[in-house]
Amino acid sequence: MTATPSSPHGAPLRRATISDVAREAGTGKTSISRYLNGELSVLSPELRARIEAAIKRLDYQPNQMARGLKRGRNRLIGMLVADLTNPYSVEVLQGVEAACHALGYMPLICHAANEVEMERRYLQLLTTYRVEGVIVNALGVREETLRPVGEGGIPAVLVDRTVDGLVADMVGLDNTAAVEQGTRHLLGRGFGEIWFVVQPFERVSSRRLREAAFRAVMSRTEGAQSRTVVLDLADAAVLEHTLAELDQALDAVLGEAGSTRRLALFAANAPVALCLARHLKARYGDGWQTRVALMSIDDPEWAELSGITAVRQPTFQIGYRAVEFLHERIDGGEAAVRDCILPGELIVRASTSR
Amino acid sequence: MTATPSSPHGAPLRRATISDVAREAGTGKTSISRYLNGELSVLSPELRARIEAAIKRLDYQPNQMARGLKRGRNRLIGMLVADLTNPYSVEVLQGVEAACHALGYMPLICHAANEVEMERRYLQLLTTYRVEGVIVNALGVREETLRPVGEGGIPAVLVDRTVDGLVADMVGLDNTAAVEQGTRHLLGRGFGEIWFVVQPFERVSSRRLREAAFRAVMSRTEGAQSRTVVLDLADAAVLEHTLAELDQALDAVLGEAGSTRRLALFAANAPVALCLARHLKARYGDGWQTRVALMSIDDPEWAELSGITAVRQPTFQIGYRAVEFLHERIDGGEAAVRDCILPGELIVRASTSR
DNA sequence: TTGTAAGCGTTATCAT
DNA sequence: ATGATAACGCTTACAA
Repeated sequence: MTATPSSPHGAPLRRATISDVAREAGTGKTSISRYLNGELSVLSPELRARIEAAIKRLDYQPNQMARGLKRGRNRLIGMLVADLTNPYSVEVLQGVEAACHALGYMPLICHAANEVEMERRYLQLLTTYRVEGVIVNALGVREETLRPVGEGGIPAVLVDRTVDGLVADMVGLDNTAAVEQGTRHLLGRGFGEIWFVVQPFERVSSRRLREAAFRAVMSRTEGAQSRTVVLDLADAAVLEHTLAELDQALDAVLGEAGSTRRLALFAANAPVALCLARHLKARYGDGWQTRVALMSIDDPEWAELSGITAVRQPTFQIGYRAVEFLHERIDGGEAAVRDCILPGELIVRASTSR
Repeated sequence: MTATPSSPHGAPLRRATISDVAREAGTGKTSISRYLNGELSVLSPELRARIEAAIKRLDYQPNQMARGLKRGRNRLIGMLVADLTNPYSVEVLQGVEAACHALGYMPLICHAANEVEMERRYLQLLTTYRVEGVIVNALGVREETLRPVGEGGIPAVLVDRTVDGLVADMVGLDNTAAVEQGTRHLLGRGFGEIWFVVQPFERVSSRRLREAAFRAVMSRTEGAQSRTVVLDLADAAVLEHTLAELDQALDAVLGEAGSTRRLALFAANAPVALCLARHLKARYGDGWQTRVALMSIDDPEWAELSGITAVRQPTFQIGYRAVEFLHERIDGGEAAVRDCILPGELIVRASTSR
């Protein structure tokens, strides 16, 4: 005959509360709370034992909702990811997790799945659940979406991209250097014509920087042909159309050049690279790699398998550093906003040889 | 001179509470609460307007902790993922998200990253935050880890694999049929020798089923050679050793068979397939595909690119169905535990032609 | 060493 | 139509 109603198997129907435990142990809630919070020094061994027993008997687990309501902190941080199908995100995540582990936080992952509305809702969720900070890989849109965060809101660190009008710490790739490195590699390998293929870049700072860097290098280069191709992966119809155009342009160049490969495609990130590779393979068959060179920023697992040259991002570090930034903010750091711009690493593979 | 302290820019230092709003609007908390919960019919347009204004002025956002504490439900469900680097997981996740969206839940993603300890901590977190249910892609170990969940605990649905001793709904692939289908395909294509390559399978039900199914089909087949190779991706040293052994065995078979490809490798899942493909490519170069056939359960994005035959899992459906199951449980469904076993789809590509 | 009581920010009950 | 007031499960002064 215990204090809480139990199922035949002993599992409590209604979860036990701290009061239940107190009653079961024949003491007050305060002592239970003390026990829970490790204030062991202030409890007689005898009482401690009774409490321990009562907790076990009732299978008691403190309600974090109630706890969080009372005290301010919960050691939770939110990680809002724009697109989990992008391997970049998962890799960054692993850095985030490692750092959280080291610093005593639990990361909660929220996936916006490229939907602004989802981004908004998750941000709302995270702030109203009072997580101590958020790491945001934003969709890029400003909107009022990001208002609850950063300036005046809960501490936030941006990853990969900034958001117009939002001042916050940010960690990401040195986009300019990465693109310069890649482009120079291609030029050095004798590719006289390079097309930079990128998703719509107006609203995403990292894409914007990459595209600008590409144009900058190319404009400094005598006699090299260049072009920016915008690939909208989100819109199937537009995508198909763009690819068709690309094919025509490709035919023109490839035809005139004969068998000598002199055209290279530079994908601004992994999703673009994958799209291009699939398309080229569908069009030219297994030998597609002998027709046109392809390189990319981002180094997904299949890049090695397909022998694609890539600029690898320091994804793990990016995630790790982001948490460190956040940690400093959470510990009351009111310092000026900082950026952490990390270098990429060029990995040369067969796709850019001649 | 508002009721809450404000920063020079108007953003509240301390987040406004419902009482603040009530005071600001010159009314009681009850009305605010009513407004928040859409009980509009019972509010005079005049008061409604005042409340609306006050909320905007104070930038008020209801505290979900407090809300969740009061009412029982929070419309949150947890999705505990064993390994996010496995594309399978991300695909299932998308089904989960779609279903959650449709049913009015918010999915919270927790990543165990193949660590039992993490799995334990996240499960703890989710239950103590009183999420309404969890979808668990478990690591497989029983341990006391999963106690707070399922029988007597919070509603749970297992994905891909069962856990010894834990009775709960489960959604996953028809492993037996999938393996049979794949194996028959290989046999039909004239591969007289097939090696099934799988991660340590004792403790993971889906791997166990796949391996058993493979041996069953092969034992029923006259004159076919077969073998199970265990690849421990988690242990670099062991892995290296296993791959070396594999190479020797490969040499033996490939040598004797001359140029006719008759050996096929059947990977039990995508991570294994990737490991094999990388290794084979490293060893045999670009022509590796002409030496040995490879197929796999799971159809990651690079499979098409590399022309690998695969049995595609209905990942989206799996995730979707899991949430539906969970939903029924949350709505008080005390029915018997159910399984949902979905069929895979064989996708034939060049890797298994002759 | 132990317990009482007052909140934390909501919602639910019951008056008005 | 509107508003006190008592919970929800916990922590934390403040007493004892």
